[in-house]
Amino acid sequence: MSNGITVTLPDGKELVLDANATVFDVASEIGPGLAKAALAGRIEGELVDLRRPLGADCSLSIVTTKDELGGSIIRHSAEHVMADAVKRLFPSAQVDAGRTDHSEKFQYDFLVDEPFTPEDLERIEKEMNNILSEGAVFDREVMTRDQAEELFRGLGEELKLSRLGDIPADAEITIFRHGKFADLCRGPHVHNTKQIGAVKLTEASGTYFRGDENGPKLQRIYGTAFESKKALKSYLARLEEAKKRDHRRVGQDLGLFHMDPLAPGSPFYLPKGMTLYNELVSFVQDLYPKYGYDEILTPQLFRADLFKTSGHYDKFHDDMYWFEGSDVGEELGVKAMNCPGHCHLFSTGKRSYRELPVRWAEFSRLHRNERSGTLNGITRVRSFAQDDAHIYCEPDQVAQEIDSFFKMTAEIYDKLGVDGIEMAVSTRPDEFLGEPEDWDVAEKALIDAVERAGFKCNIKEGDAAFYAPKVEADFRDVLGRAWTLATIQIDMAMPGRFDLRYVGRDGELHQPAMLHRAILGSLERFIGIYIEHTGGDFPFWLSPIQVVILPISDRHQERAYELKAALASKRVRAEVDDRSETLGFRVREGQTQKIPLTLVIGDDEVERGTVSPRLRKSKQAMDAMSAEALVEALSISNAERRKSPFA
RNA sequence: GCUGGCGUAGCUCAACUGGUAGAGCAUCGGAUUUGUAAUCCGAAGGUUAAGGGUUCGAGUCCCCUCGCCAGCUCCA
Repeated sequence: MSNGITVTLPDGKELVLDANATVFDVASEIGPGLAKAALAGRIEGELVDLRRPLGADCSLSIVTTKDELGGSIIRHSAEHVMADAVKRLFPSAQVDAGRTDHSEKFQYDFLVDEPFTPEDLERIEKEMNNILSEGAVFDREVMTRDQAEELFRGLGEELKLSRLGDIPADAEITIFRHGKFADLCRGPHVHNTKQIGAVKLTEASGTYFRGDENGPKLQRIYGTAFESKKALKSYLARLEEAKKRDHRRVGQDLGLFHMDPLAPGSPFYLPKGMTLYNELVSFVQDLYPKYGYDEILTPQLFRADLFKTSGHYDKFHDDMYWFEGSDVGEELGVKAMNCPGHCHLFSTGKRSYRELPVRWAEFSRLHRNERSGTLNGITRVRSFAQDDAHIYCEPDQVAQEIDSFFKMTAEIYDKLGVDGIEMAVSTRPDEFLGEPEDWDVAEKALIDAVERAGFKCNIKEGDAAFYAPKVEADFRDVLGRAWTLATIQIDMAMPGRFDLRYVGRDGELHQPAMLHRAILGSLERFIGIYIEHTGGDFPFWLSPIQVVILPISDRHQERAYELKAALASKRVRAEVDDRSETLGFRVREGQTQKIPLTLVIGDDEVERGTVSPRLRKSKQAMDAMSAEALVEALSISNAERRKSPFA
């Protein structure tokens, strides 16, 4: 007996429909426009495809092409279409799995005899467009494991059979089909391939089955798709825009740093880049007293014994640079991290609970032998420095130390205008040191601290290092890649390995808790990401050159250099551009070099002792002000690290 | 490290199927002395990443090394 069911819509409205009504029926009921735009539905929050019967009373929202989620569904469906196209053109290809995150792109891995060439991609894209115009309907099918096995065995899809084995015994097995193509998939998918408005294949690369270097080599194809050609076009335009902000390009255009084949992965900082670097370091240094840090400096080279004690000699050996010292048999390692040296230093004195927490910060340059393929501009390098510090404290002081760390992080990111940070807590991996209970406590402490600090908190299951749960600040760049900036880790191993002790209030020896932490992370990486974040339009206080002074003609040069000297005496970084070029040319140069302030000096300014500053990106000069007032204002902006030259 | 792509002047890029390596910007010299996004004239600049091979002839085809880029893996 089929009675009507009641569907509650997001706006609170209720619809009564036939019991076997589907999501699509609801959309149609609401209006033909919605029915056309509808891609999927959410029943009680669960994402389902359009043809799913509702079954019972429920709350329902319709996902359309306009939703962010709608885009993901379109790309997911385009992914299947790509696999279909590949199978049509390369019948012997075996299909592995697609992508889980479709927020930007889609991908599939294939087992094929030959890698795909750019021409292959063009053919595949063309075939995809053929499939789209065929307008096939996506069907969802629930199968038993046996049926699914039979299906993929019949198709010769060995990889799929292996993937099928990953699905837990009690989970429902669903297959999505369109036309002749079928794949193991949770869905949901668009109703009809015609709802995929535009597709583009972006690149191909090699990969491994299950990411295992010893396993079969697969070929991966990446692409993206949108509801319309227009949306695809604006996405591609955005990528073009992002390319213009690429830190490698901006770094070169603004004369910040130089990368050279003679030192792969190791930046040469040019004077302007060095200014940026130094300003960032001073910024962090200036906060150290407030947060109770002391800065130290430890050696660059250590005898191997140090790293044997820390465990890096075994665990990190290939990532470090080793060589023989001048003494026979003396093996030296170039330091790749500060923690072993800090731990050793801590162990050299008798420590009292009274001096804890000890917070030691160090900006030393570190060297890691990164694998060549991982290098990337200055965001992934072999030579770098971190705003690194290690905290040794009593175990019951850990929580407040973490809170203080987040406060400092928030203060720094706020000043730099870095937003959109997501924190991720990594939990213990399969193999770990210490007791599970201790890990649980530590992980919980981190999660609580992240939430108290007001950051969004994600969990990365099993992603921690073997010795420590950690929190990472993930920053997404313009291309959607995630980069780790800040990190804090509770070390469960090093205090023991170095046999660290302090005398407690009770007169007994105790082992201190140890934290590793960095806020900017690697300065190299931070600078790279920050360049892309700002497009090179740095805040006033960070700009390598803050003011460019342009004398109109030779007779104004003297005044220009006077001004420069006056600014320099207040630590404002100014340059005079008195080249024999037109004023327009030099103004343009100041703009393209992203200099915050341009001062043109002509007869009026010389006579009256004034300046008429022109702000970066502004079409015209501001009202005239006295030179003294300018120097004073800029000096204050620097002292307060202001974003703009004038408050 | 792996898979794929790429490497021409300081930078951005040309050079048809193998047939004398070019341009713009930057640089240097000269002229111009400018009022808020590109003044004019001239000069110089390259063993086409390095090495080897095929060919009458290689920037172009082949091999190898190095580097860069995208992705994988790893990671700050």
